[in-house]
Amino acid sequence: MEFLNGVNIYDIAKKTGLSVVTVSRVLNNNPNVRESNRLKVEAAMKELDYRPNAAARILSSGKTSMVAVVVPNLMDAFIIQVLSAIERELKASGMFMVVATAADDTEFADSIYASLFMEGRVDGILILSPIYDNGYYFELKKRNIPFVLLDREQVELQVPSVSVDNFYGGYEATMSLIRGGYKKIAHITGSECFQSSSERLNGYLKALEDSGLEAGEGMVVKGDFTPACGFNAVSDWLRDGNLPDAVFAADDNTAFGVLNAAQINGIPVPGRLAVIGYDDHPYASMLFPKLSTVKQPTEEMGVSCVNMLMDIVDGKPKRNMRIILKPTVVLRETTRN
Amino acid sequence: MEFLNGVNIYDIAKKTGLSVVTVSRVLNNNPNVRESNRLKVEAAMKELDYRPNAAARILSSGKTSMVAVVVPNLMDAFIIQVLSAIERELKASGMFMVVATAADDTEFADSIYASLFMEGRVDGILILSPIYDNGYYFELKKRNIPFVLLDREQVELQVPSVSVDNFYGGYEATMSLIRGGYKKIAHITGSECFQSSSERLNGYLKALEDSGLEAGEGMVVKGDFTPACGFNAVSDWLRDGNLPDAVFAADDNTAFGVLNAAQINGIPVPGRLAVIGYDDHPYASMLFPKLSTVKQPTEEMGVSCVNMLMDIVDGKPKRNMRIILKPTVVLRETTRN
DNA sequence: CTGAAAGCGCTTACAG
DNA sequence: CTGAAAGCGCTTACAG
Repeated sequence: MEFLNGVNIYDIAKKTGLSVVTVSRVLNNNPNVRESNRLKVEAAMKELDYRPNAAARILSSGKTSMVAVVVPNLMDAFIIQVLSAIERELKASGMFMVVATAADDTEFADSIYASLFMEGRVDGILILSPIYDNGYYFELKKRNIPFVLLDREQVELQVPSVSVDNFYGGYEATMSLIRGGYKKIAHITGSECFQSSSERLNGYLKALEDSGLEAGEGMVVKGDFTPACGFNAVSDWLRDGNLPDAVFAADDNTAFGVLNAAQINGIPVPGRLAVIGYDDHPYASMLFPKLSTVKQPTEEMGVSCVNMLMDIVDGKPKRNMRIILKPTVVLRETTRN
Repeated sequence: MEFLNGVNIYDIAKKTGLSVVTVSRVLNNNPNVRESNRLKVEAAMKELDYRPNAAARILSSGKTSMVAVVVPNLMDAFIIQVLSAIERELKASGMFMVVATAADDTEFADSIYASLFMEGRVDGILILSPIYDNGYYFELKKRNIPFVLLDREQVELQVPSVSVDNFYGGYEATMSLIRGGYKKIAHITGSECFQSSSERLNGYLKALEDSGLEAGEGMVVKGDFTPACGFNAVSDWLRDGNLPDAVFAADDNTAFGVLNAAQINGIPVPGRLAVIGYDDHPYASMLFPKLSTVKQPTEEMGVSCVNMLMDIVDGKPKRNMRIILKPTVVLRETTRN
């Protein structure tokens, strides 16, 4: 690191006639420094263009000011929204975000990224990737790695998490359709590896049940969070002469595929087919017809998970280590209200 | 960092009867270690579950294995594609990516993120955000910060960069329209703060000129990389009875807005209006009609900029510190070919 | 409010 | 191929 300018704490000490301990104190905003000395130190730092060496501070203090965020990939609007929120919150707290992609716990554990905490490069990790193996929680706990799960829960194991009530989201999305007068309501699911997928499905099922409705033949189709699965679902329904009145898509990607198929096939939306998605993709409010959807509290997720992680890192009393946020239905133009 | 398990290089030395220097050597794959000793050390490391302490290594070696990527935001498909490519490449090289958002050089310099290099937290930085002030290059050079500019150039100043030939992209996109027989061709520009915007515009202008065409009244409209600007452009043209035959949109967001307006207004695409975008947004090939566009070599950008940065960090002979990649036109369904 | 001393866990010449 | 010594630049008790 030839780009560090080479002036250290000793230079400041010498220049001010104080000790490095005092210099260190002003560096860390320790109040136990005489005001005049603090000023003297600050002036010297400015004059010599002093910059504290992060590695040295980390080595002696044990705090990195870095947090790793593990995500399955970067190609999803929801993930990016959460990542953005986390970055904003971290930045505001003077922390840095290192992003690590890993499809799931196994891939993460086997990758170079495991060294992020094994070698003490970060203070903690935020995990959004799927975790299949319970053993992984134990591994993290055993090693005392501060971590928080995002959009994922582990009730039995008492694992810190910030999640969104996907059952509620699925339930409310479906109820909004039912309130709109739709009867034959379909659901296109999300990828199975995400806990959220099954919860949304359950919410959908429960809403139908509570309303004396039921999912008819072919009304629950497996999807994978892509426009293609939404498009294909509509094509298949059309082929079978089994088009529903409304569809609750597991995410907006899927919903866009449904919308696209409707448009191509001249199906009036929401007249003949209503559509509600999930995530509030940026395009949902930018393209016409504007997509009704379930907006995730991504901003709150970012704030909450960072705060929770910091509390754990600081060893604060761990109360309420399981936050469940509510999403909100946003009705726009693809549903009759 | 109570989660580090407390075994250090001395423990390994003691256990093996060798010195810490030898242990350090095997840690760094230094070939000058007797094979039997290497094995002994490795066995001890495994048995004690030893993990090297990153901070200590950084402090004494000066290498962080971290790279910062500065982007204006996370809400753009092109940015995300580049970020993904960089992450993949960094991961493959055993490096970590810290992402820092900053609207431009001024914001970056004033933010906490400046300490990323000031305090030696990273080996270098990759900059995708706009840089307005030439002084900033000097600042970086003066401090000897290894950096590479992405999608931005500074010919006079000889600044390391990996960019895409936006003039070429604009030229080829427009030529593909001209070859398709379109005459009245419009362009909706990108945000002015990006160098790429003016270059695409220039490419468009030159293609028209080379073909004996010219941009008629109202055919160049200012945009900002959003669906709204594309949508509004079409609305305005329609209101003025001045709809072009084809439009080259500065990016796919804009193009989707154009497509959307065409659809809403019943304008056949590409029959009455052709559209070509830029970036190859994931949706471009997923939604119908599939969008013709200009695909950026994002994968190559990621690979090149990481390699270039590593070369600079390693002080390698700096030949060819200015790479210009070519984008490629991808014709799909929104243009007649 | 201040400082001397020890320590954080490695790597880097240098000598052999 | 191996190791003793010094050093990287801070922070943390501890004593005063």
